[in-house]
Amino acid sequence: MVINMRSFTDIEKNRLTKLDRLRERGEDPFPNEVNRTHNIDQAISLLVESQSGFENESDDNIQVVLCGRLKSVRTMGKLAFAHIEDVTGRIQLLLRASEIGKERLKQFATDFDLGDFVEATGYIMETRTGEVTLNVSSFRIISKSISPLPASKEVQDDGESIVYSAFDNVESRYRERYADLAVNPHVREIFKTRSKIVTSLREFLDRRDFLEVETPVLQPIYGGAAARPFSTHHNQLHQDLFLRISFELYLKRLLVGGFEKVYEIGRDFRNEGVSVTHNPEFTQLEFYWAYANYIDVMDLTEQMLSFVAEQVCGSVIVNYQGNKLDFSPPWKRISMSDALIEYADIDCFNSTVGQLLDYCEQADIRKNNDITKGKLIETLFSKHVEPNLIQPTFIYDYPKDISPLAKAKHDNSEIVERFEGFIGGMELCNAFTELNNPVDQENRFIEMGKNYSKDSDDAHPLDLDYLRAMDYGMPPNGGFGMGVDRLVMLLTNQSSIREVILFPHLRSKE
RNA sequence: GGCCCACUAGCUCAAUUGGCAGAGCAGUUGACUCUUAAUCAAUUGGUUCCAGGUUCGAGUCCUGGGUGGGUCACCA
Repeated sequence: MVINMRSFTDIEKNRLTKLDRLRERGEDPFPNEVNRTHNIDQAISLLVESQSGFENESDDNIQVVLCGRLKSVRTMGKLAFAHIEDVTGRIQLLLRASEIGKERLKQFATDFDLGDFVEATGYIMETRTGEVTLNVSSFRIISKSISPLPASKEVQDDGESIVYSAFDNVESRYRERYADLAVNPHVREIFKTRSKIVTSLREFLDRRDFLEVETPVLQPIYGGAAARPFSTHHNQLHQDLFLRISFELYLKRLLVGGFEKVYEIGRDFRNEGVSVTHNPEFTQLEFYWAYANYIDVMDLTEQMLSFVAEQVCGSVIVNYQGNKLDFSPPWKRISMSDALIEYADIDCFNSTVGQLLDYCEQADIRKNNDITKGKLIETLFSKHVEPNLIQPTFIYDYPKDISPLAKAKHDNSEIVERFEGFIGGMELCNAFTELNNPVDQENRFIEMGKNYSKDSDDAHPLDLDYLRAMDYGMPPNGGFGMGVDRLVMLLTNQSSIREVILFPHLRSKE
C-alpha cells in the first residue's frame, strides 16, 4: 500500500495523457531495447572525416542511430530543429515533413517533451549555418519524461540586458541532484574530475607497489581518530557495532601480518557537526608504509599531490578561490612551534599551561573542560596559523598528548613525529611516524583515558586486540590519511564540500 | 547550539508606506521549410515554507516552528 499519495502538477498530468496517446498509436514509451550505433561525438567526427558539406545527398551518406535526451525544440511549420544530448555531447536534429511525413512531424511537436529520451535514425549533414546535424528519417521515444526538468534557459529582459535563468537553488539542487546533473553540465564536470582524482591517486600508489585493501566498516571497537562514531546493531549476533571513524588500526594490523605497503580508499563516518568542510560521511585515503618515517611520507605526499594535480588539471598550478596554488615540490615545511612564533608570536613549547590559557583569552578562544598543553597549542594554531596556510604547507612536530598513535621524537619526549598538510587554509592530510611499541601504546591509551570522565562522549574504548597485534611485532612505519573530498574541492575550485559530494547529507524535510 | 540572511507559478525572479499576487522562460492552442535565447498571436498555471497573532485589509508587521545558506562555537 502506498502511504504517500503522489500528486501531479498540470504539466505532469498533461504528459501522462501523452503516454496514453503514444500507446494508442502502438508506440511503447519505455521500450526494452534500443539500437544506438554511435555516440554523439563519434557521429560528429564521422562527418569531419568524410569532408561532407551542406546537404550531401550522395549515396555514401553516413547512416547512424543516435540516442539522447531532448534538450531543445524549435518547430517551424513543416520542419523542426531539436537538440539531443548524450554523455559525449550534443547534436542538432532536423526533422522535415517532406521526409518523415506531416503527421509524424505533428506527433513530434505535440507528444515529445524536453527531457524525453529519444532514438533518432538518419544521416549526418551540415546545415546552412554550418552546424553538424542529423537529418532524421525516423525517430521514437525510448523513455518518456513525466516531470519537466528545471528550465535553465536564457531570457530577454525588458531592456537590452540578458538574464540567465539557471537551476541554482542550492537546496533544490542537493535534494534533487539528478535534476541538477541533468541540467547543469558544469556540475557533471565536477564529478568526472572527482573520478579522475581517485583514479589518479590509485595509479600513483599502485605504481609504487602499494596494495589496495578493504577493512571493516562495521567495527566492534572504533578508533584511530578523534571523533564520535555512529552506532548500530547486529540483530542475530546481539552485538553493538560502530561505523568506522578511520581505517588506521586495521591497516596497521596488516603490517603486523607482513604486508609492507597498504592503502585503502573508502568511507569514514563521524558523528559530528556538519560544515562547509565536514560531511558526516566522507572519503578517506590512508596508506601505511613499512620502514619509512614521517619525512619519507612528507616527500611522497608532495609527489603524490603534484602528480594528481598535473594529471587532473594539466598543471601543478591550480586556481582556487582567487589564489594560484602551486602543488609542485618541495612544499614549505615549518614546525608547529616555529609557525606559532611566526604567525602569532607565541613560543608555545616554552610556555606554561597558564600562559597558554592567557593567550587563549587574548584570542577570545573559549576554554573547554579537558585542558592540556597540547590542546591549547592546537587551539591557538587553528586560530592564528591555519587560515594563513594558503599555499601547500607541511606543519610538523606536534604535541604528544594530542597524538596518541604517533611516535615521540628520540630527543624530545613531549613532541611526536607527526605532520599535517594544509592548502587553501584547510587541513588536508595528517601523517606520522607510527608508534609501534605496544607497551608505549598501552600507556598512551591509558593516559588518554584519564582525560575523560567515564561517560564522556569523547572517551575511546581500549582496543586490546590492536595491542595484541602489536605484541607480535610491527615494523617501523609511516602512515598517512587524507580527506579526498577536500582534495576534490581544491582541484575543482569549490568552497563547499557539499558541491563535491553527489548526495550530501541534508536534514529530512517534514 | 548562538547570531545573521533567504523561502512567492515547473525554473529564475518582481511586488512602492500594510492596499486587486506579477514578469520572462517552460506548458497549452494556433501561424511559419535552415532554426539555434527561433519569431509572432492567444492562453493556462498560486496553501506567497507552516501555525498562530495584530489590522477594515498581511507576500509585507509580530510570535513560534520548518528547511537551506553564511558565520561563530563544539569537534583526545
